Amino acid sequence: MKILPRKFYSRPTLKVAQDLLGCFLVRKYRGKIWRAMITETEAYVGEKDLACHASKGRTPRTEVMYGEPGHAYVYMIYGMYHCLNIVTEKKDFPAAVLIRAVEIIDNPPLLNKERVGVRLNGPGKLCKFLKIDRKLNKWDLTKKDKLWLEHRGSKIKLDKIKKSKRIGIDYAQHCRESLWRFTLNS
DNA sequence: AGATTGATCCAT
DNA sequence: TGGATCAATCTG
Repeated sequence: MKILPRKFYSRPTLKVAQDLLGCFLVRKYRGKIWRAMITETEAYVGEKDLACHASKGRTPRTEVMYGEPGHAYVYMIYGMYHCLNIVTEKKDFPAAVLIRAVEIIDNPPLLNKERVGVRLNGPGKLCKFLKIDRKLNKWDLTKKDKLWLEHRGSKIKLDKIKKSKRIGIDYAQHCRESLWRFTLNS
């Protein structure tokens, strides 16, 4: 399976968010490898997007979004959950794709058979399951170590992508209306 | 609808 | 330094 190169991420975030659907998120943890298919994403695009953390400018927390694409932005939310984001666009343009849901697609050593095919819906849940926390913040996803992404096996049809409003951003005024949440229908 | 939980940010 | 806020999840 081919690893996604930096130039994949160095593109408009709305495109990357949709192209990530069906791709594989691979986690290597303590010598074991877990692989999951991405089924839901959300795009957060630039300082003008009031839902994007970078709308408040460059801070130590948002710094990674201003950096090179293809890195992980992992932050803690509500004191108990982590969310995994993929940095996109060119350097100095802050944007990222939030991974909202994945589906366990193979049978890695640590997983029971029952868990194959299970859909991990919710960014906090999938991070907990895949042992993703802030130690992986700023991680380079183009190296085949700890956490990386791979091309999807086959093409997906555009009509399988459902667009809807993003979740949990009621404060974002007009940006609430953007249909920047992408779900892969089975 | 409420409780949980702590990092982050901005105003003092 | 203090307090409001928060891209969530579970329970009932």
